[in-house]
Amino acid sequence: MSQRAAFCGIALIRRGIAPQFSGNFVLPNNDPLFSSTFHTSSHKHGPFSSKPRIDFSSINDVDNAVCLFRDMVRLRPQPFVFQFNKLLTVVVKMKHYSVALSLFDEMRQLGAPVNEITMSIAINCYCLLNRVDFGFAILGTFFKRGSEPDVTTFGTLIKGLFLVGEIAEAEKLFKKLLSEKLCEPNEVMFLTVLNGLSKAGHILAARDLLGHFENLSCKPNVYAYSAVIDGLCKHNMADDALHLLSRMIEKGISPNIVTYNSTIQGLCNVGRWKDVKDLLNKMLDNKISPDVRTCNILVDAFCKEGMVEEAENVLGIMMQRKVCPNIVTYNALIDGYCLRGQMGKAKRVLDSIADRGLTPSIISYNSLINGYCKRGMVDEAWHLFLDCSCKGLQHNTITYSTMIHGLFCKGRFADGWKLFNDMEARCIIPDLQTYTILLDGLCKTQQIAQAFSFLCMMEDTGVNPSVIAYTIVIDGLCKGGKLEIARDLFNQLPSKGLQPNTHIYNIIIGSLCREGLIEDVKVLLTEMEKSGCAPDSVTYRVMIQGFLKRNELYNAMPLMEEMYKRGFLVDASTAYMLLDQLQLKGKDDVLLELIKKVVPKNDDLFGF
DNA sequence: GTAGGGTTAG
Repeated sequence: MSQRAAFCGIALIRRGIAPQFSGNFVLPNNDPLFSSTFHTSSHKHGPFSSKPRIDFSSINDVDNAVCLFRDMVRLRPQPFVFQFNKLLTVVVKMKHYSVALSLFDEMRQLGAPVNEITMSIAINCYCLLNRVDFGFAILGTFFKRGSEPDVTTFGTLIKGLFLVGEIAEAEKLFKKLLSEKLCEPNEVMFLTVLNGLSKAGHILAARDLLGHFENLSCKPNVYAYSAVIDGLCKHNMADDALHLLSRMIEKGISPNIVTYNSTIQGLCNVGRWKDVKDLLNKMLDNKISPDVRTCNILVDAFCKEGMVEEAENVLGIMMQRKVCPNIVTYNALIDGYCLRGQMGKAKRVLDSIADRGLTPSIISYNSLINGYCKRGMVDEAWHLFLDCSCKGLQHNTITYSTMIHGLFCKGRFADGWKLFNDMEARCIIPDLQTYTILLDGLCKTQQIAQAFSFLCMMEDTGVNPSVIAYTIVIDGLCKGGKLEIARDLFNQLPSKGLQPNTHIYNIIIGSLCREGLIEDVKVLLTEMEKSGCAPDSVTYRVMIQGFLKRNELYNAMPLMEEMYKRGFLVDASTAYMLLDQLQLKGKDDVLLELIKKVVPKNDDLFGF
């Protein structure tokens, strides 16, 4: 403990000698560290109460709080329980949850006063540390003491369940509270549940609950509507979000900047620019000014669509309206220029960030590194990668994944693996995307055995391989002529809880065609239709190409007829293969007629 | 008297 902290601990506590009459009066004391108001604490402690007054507002760090606590537990008579609670709250507000919990433990051991609120604070700390289970253990002590948890305590536990992803349990507890009338739910509890459901993607449940909430005496507020609108927007249900926005206005709840920002984001996600414009105007009519987040949503959306000029216009408007761009604005702009391959402009944005009094973040670097890698400019990307460390920025999982992917795309597999080793040495945890990139690297270099052990390792480390990860390995197996192993792996997908998609079917089907296993192809096509992923133009393309490689034109021809019926056209490489066949066969009107049907009309392929 | 609540980046 520092000397300064020890001093503060003592200075923050002053014994109050209360006058015999009640009421507050001000002492001529200007020391900001302790309270200048006294009041009679309690009749229980006699007319000359010696209970200390403690000023919590001047605690500025956690050390400070801990030494104040040490002083408090030693004081006799003991401070009131609410004073301990206030101190714990200060520690919680500083986000030192574990510290708050050890103080709570100490209180119990030393016999300091503890009440329901102290226990609720402890429950909240456990919840915020993702240990709702320990929170429930404290709930047990509520009942042992014969006290009843209230709406705040239950609300905290519900939040804790949502935080660890136990959505069903959270909902169950909430419903139990309602049905068994264990507490009267209030605005905060509704908001906790609405937020939890929305964030977990249970958006319809959230919307239903909001509807129910509207019929109660405690009505939903702007936060409640905003939470559900945000959830709807994140699930591309922009119309439902707009509908809810009108409904909240009808009910007299004014949307705030957050409500508008969420809705604008939702509309941008689905490219409804006209609605975005209308909503921005509505927002201005309601005297709500766009903030930096509103502008960033627009800059980001325009950049993602490749409409960088529009993004630049937004930046101009920001300047006019004195909305100061932040690092997120510039990061979006870097992404926008990268997407259009304007690498010089992107680099100049990065270089200008510091001149604007901002600090580039690792995300700024990630964006530009990604841009360079996508353009195959791996050396430039590598230069930036090294530059991060010079600028005091820590590479994260994305930086490494992006760079490894860039190196692999250039065939620099050894360099990529070296970087992965470096990543592991620096304890930067690979995520699903990192593993997917590595799997791709292994398959592209035909290291199938290693790819399999990678899949197992992923499962062991709790990073469950996605359909994409399996697709990569199955594709690698097919290309390596190991069709049987590929089919085995493919057949295992449902048992791993994964639904095969059209892409993965296409890989297997293409491989089957190249092997001439037409009966198996037929089975798989039926299975595909049944499972709801319809064959697409690629399915036909891989089949036609597979049969043509075997010179089985007779198998390819009915497929062209089927393609035509379904309104699919072939791509250029398939078209060239078909034209080759035509040349080989000489004049064949039936074949020519078929080819004309499936080759794009305006394509420059017919040189005859 | 003291406890729980909403938006942005690959």
